[in-house]
Amino acid sequence: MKKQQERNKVPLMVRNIRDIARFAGVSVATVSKVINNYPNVSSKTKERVLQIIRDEQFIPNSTARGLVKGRSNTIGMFLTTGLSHPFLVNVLAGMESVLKEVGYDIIYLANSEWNSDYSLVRHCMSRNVEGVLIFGFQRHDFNFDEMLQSEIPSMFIDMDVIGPRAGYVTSDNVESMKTAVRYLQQLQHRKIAFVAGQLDSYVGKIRFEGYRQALMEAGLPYVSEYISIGDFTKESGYKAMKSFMELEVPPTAIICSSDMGAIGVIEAAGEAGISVPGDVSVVGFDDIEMSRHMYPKLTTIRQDFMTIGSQSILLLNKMIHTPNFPPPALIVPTELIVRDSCAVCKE
Amino acid sequence: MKKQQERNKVPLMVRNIRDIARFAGVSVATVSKVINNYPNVSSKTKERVLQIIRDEQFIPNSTARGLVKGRSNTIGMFLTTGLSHPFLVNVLAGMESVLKEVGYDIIYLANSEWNSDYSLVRHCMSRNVEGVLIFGFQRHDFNFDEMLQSEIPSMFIDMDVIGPRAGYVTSDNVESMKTAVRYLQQLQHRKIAFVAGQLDSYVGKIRFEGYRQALMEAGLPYVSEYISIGDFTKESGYKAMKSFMELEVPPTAIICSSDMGAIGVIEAAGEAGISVPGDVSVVGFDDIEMSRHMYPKLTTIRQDFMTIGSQSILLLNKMIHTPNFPPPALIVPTELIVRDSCAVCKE
DNA sequence: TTGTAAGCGTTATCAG
DNA sequence: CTGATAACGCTTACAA
Repeated sequence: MKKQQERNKVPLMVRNIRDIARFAGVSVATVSKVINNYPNVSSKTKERVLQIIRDEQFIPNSTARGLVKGRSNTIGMFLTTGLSHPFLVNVLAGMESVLKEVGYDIIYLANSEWNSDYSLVRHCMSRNVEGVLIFGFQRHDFNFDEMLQSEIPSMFIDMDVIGPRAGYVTSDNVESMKTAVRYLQQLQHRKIAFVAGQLDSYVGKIRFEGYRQALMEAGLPYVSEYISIGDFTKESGYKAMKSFMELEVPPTAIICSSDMGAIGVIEAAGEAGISVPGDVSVVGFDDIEMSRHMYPKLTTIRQDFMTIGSQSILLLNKMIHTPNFPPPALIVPTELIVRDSCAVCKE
Repeated sequence: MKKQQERNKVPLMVRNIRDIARFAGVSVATVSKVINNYPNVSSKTKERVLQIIRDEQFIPNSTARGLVKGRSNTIGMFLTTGLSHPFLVNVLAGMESVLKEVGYDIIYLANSEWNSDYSLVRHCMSRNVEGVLIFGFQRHDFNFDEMLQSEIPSMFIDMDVIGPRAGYVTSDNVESMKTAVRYLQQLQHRKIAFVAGQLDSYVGKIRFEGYRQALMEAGLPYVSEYISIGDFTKESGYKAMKSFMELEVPPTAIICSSDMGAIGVIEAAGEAGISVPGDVSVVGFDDIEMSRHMYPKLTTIRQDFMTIGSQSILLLNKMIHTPNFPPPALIVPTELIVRDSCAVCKE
C-alpha cells in the first residue's frame, strides 16, 4: 500500500534495476534473477517483480549487461557499397529472418580508410562484436588478411576463404555452369561461348572455372575465341557479343556470368539483326528482377539470396558458440530459370 | 628497464586500461586522459602511454565507455525488407559517406512481431541507440505512433511525419511532377495521364497530389479517366495502359509513379502496336538501373539517394546533439533525366 | 601534472 | 529462496 502510493507519487521514470528492486521491496540480485529467469526465486516474488517491470516499462540496460557478460549480442557487417549490389536487400531479408532466433542484431560497420593503425579487426574489437560478416570484398582489400587470420569468428559471402575462424557462403557456381551447359547441350548447341567477370574476383574466377569443367564433362571442346573477359557489366557483355560476331565460326549459344552481361549481349545482337533466341541462345546469371521484364525474357541461373543471408548468420552463430567449430564452407544450390532466350540450335 | 622486462616476459595480452597503466607506471586516470586527449597531461607521459598503447595494440572497450558516458555511439535502423527496395544500397552508401564524420555506426535492428510488450521503442531503448532511422514503413505499421511520439530522435525516410523529436527526408515529389508535366507540355502534350502508386503510402499519395497541382499550374484539365491507381509494379502499369487504350480519347503522354510502372506501360503499348514515343510519351520515376538499358531508354525522374542517405544521418546527428533542435523536414531535389521515351505530340 | 576513488547498470558468488 | 557485495572496464570529480 505504501509502496503503491510511493509509486504513484513519484512520476520519476524507473532508470535501473535498483529502482525496480526498491519498488518491489527486494534486492537487485533478486530482480536480476527474475529478469534472467533463474530457477531459485519464489513464484510470488517473481510475479510481483515481473508485474512492476511491466508496469514501469522497464528495459534492462544492454550496455551494462554486455560489460559484465563480456558480450555485445552484436554481429558486425562490412559491406562494399562502392559497387552497387542489387541483391543486398534480399540477402538482408534472409539474415533478418533468423536474427531474432539467434538473438543478435547486426551492426553495420562503416568502412573507412583502413591502415595499420586502424584496421577492420580493431574496429571490430572496439565494438566488441562477437562475429563478423564480410560482403562484397576483394581479396586484395586492405587488412583483409588480418581479418581472415584473426580470432574473430567471421563469415565471408561470395569468397572462398577459410581461416582459423573464418568460413564462407556462396552459390554453387560450378554446378550452375554445368547446368547451363547441359541445358544448352540438350538444345543441340555445341558452340557455347562464355562471358566472364573479372578474374580477380572470386565469383568471376569460379564461374569461368565452372564453365571449363562443364565443357569438359559435356565432351565439348574449349575454344579460346569463345571466351570474353568482362566485368559483369552490360557494356562488357555488349563488347563480348561484338567480338563473337566477328568470328568466322561464331558461337550458337552464350553463357554470361551475370544478367547485366546477358543484357548487353542481347542488345548487341539486336543491333546486328541477330535474333535471340532464333540465331543465338543466351543464358544469364543472378536472376535480377529485370530478367523477367526484358525482351526476350532471360533464361538464367537464379541465386538463392535468402538462403545465403540466413545461413551466413546461422553458421556464424554456430562458430561463435562452438569453440572448435570447423570453419564452414557452404555452397548454396542455384536453379535454372527457363524463359525465352534459348532455343534449339538450328545448325 | 624492469618494466620492459616485465612486458617481454608476460605474453599475456593487454586487456584493459589498467594493464596499460601498469606498464606505463601511471594511474588509470592518466591513461584515460591520454586516450581522451585531455590537455592536462605532460607530453612525456602522454608520449610514453601512447607508445605502449600502440605497441600493445590496445583498444578501449566501447561497452564500458558507453556505460559510463550513457552513450552507445550507435544509430538504430529499422527497415522493411518485405518489399524489395533496389535503392537501399544507394541510400546506405550515402549514409556510409558521413558515418565516420559523425562517429556513429548503424545497428540494423531486426524486425519482429511487435506488440505492446515489445515495441520498436523498447527495442531501441534496450540497445541504447541514440537515434533511429526508419525506412520503408507504412503509416499503419504497428507501434509506429509510439515511435513517432517518443523522445528518441528519429528520422523517417520517405514519409512526411513530424513528431516532437522526429523529422523526415524525402525527394521533392511534388516538384518532380511539375517538372514532368512542364516537360511534356513543352512537347505539346495536353492529355497527360497518370499511373499512381498505392494511395495509402506516402510517396504514392504525394506524387498523385503533385500531378494534380502540376496540371493545375499548367492550366491543363484534370480528367479522371486519365488516372489509374496502381501499386508501383510493372503489372499495374501494364493494366493502366490497357485501360487508357480503351478510352475514346486516349492520353498522348503518361507519367508513372515508378520506373517499373513505366516499363509495364511500355510493354502494353508494344503489344498493342502503339509506338513509344511515336504515339505516346512515357515518363518514369526513380531512375532505376534498368531505365537506361531498356528500349526505348526511359525518360524519368532521378531520385538522389546518396543525398537522402547522407542527410538523414547528418540531420539525425544534429537532432541528437541539439536539445531543442526543431524536427527537420528535408525535401531533396530530383532531376529529370531525358532519354528516348518522350517525343513531340503529333496531334 | 598526477592519483584516488566513486560511480555507470548489470551479473555472479557466496553467505545467510 | 534472498541479499550483500565484488566484479566488468572505463570516466571524472576531487584531492594531492
